[in-house]
Formats: sequence, structure tokens, C-alpha cells
Amino acid sequence: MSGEFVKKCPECGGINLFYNKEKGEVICKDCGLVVEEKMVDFDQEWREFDGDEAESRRRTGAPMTYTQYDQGLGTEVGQKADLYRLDGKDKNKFFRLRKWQYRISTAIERNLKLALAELKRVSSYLKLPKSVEEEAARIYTLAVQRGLVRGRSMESVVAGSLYAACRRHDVPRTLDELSEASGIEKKEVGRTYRFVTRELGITILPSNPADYIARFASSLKLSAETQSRAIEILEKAQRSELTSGRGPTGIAAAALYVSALIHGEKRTQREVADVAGVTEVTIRNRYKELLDRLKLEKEIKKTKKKE
DNA sequence: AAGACGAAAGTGGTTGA
DNA sequence: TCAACAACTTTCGTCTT
Repeated sequence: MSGEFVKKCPECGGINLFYNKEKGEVICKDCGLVVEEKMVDFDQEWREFDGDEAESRRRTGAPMTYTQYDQGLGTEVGQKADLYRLDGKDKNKFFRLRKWQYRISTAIERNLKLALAELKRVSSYLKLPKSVEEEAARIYTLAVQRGLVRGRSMESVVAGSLYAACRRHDVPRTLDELSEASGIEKKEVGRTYRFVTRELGITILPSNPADYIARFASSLKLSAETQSRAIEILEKAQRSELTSGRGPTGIAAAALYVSALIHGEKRTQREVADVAGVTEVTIRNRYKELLDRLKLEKEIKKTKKKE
């Protein structure tokens, strides 16, 4: 596909590399390091949100990127030729408009320039693929144009945009991770995320617990078998309607916890809870539900006897 | 002593009147 | 706009390994 892949993980030397096409990243299954993330972007989608402004800001032609603060385009009110067609009164109006336009656009550009720098910082901290970064930049740009940043800190809107972009691309990061990377309070990230997506009419499907498994498993250093077993458990749980309405991270964590028990790779509830960003109590609740419905007790006992 | 378990009270968000 | 509600968290005491 795109050039040669790295064969060994530079971090731990493991050869257990996993290429995830949709997410555009290569992950080391042993240590969880994202080895390669600058891959070709697949299925990038371009939706039009700004129906009102579609005329004035038609964006066709050369490829554009939203990670550059003015997208290489500027807006100016009028041109010199227009001036001569106006009488005195209209001329004043014209100058006022132009002055405003100038102020507004430079303000927006200044803001964008700063914000996108911040966005890149957070994004690289979280090792997010380029496609997500682009998406986040696009969302942020729209948010600024709609004046959604007013009354909110720039950083929190950046974090919210990034979170939304992650969700849309099924490359989930928890609110906690976003919070840690951006230095914004978790609540605030969630709030602006909801606000921005609502105002921009972006719909986001509830995230799938299975998307979290790989990342959680690798930071817990669990084997591939445990991982795939966890996913099996998840599927069963979904069929028995244990998943709806519950937080996906809690479910993923519990599935992983059970799976680790079955495979004799026991982790404490606290360890699992920490990487999943939920509490032990939540794990316990999910865990109990899983046991009740999915008759897994005997499998756990089986591995216990072996020891 | 550490981990697992569960009860009780608190938090922030959603829903429906 | 407000109250009821569900999911999740915090805290804490007890039991198990």
C-alpha cells in the first residue's frame, strides 16, 4: 500500500504489529505504541455544514487543508473598481463595512492560528492520525465562523472539536485522555463537545465498546487471545442487551477483566479501572451482569483449578 | 495487607410534564 | 423550567485471599 512498514516496534522490539486501515495507524500489540500514523487517509468525507455561506465561501479548486489557519483564502469586502460606482453616502458605508470586515477577519485568523497550533499539540500528544486532526480542525473552523467560541475558552473548544473528530472516525479516546492532554477539565470538554456538535448539527453514533479493547489491552499488556476473547464476550453481551445505555468504556473494561481472568492473566480491578478511566465499582457492576447472563463462571473456575 | 465486594450518598446529564 | 430518573462516582466498612 504505502511504502514499507516498520517491521519491529522501536519501543519494545516486538514484532507483533497491527495495521488498522480505517484508523490509519500501526499499533504495536505488545506495548501499545502507535508506530506509524502518517498513512494515507482513507474515506475522508466532506460534508457541507454551512448552507448559508455556501455561496460566498464556495470551496472548490485546489486541495485545501484545514490545518492551516486561513486555508490559503482570505475574504475582502469589495474591490477598488466598485468604489467609483458609489456616491458619498454609500462610500462611507462601504468603508465602515470594509473596516469591520478587516477587524473580524483578522480576529478570526489570529484566533485560528493560535487554536490550530494548540490543536496540533494536543493531537500529537494523543498520537492521533492525521485524518482526525484534519477533521477536528475543520470542526473548529466552522465553530469559529459561527461564533461558538464566544464565552468559552479557545482551548476547550479545541478539545471538544478533537473529541468529536475522534468519535466520528471511530478512533476513540476517552474524555479523560482529552482532558489530560489539553489541560481542560473533563466536564468542560464534554460540555463544549456537546454544544459544538449540537450547534453544527454533527451527528455522532454512540461509540462501540470494541473500539476501546485494543488500546486498553495493550496498556495492560494482555495477550492477543485475551483480547479477542474480550471481543467475543462483548458481542455476546450486546446480543443480550447488556450494553445499551451503559457507558461503553465500562463495558469494555469489564469484558477485558473477565477475559483476563479466564486466560489466567489476572489484573486487579483497579488496574483495569485506571486504564479505562472508570471506577472499580462500575467494573464490578458490569462484571456481575456479565457473569449472570453469560454463564462464564465455570470457565473462570477451570483456570483457577489449573493453578 | 491488598484486593474484592457492596451499600449509601452524591454528581451531572437527560427526559418529560 | 423543574422534578424524577438512570448511570456513574465517591466513600467507606466488611469479607476474602
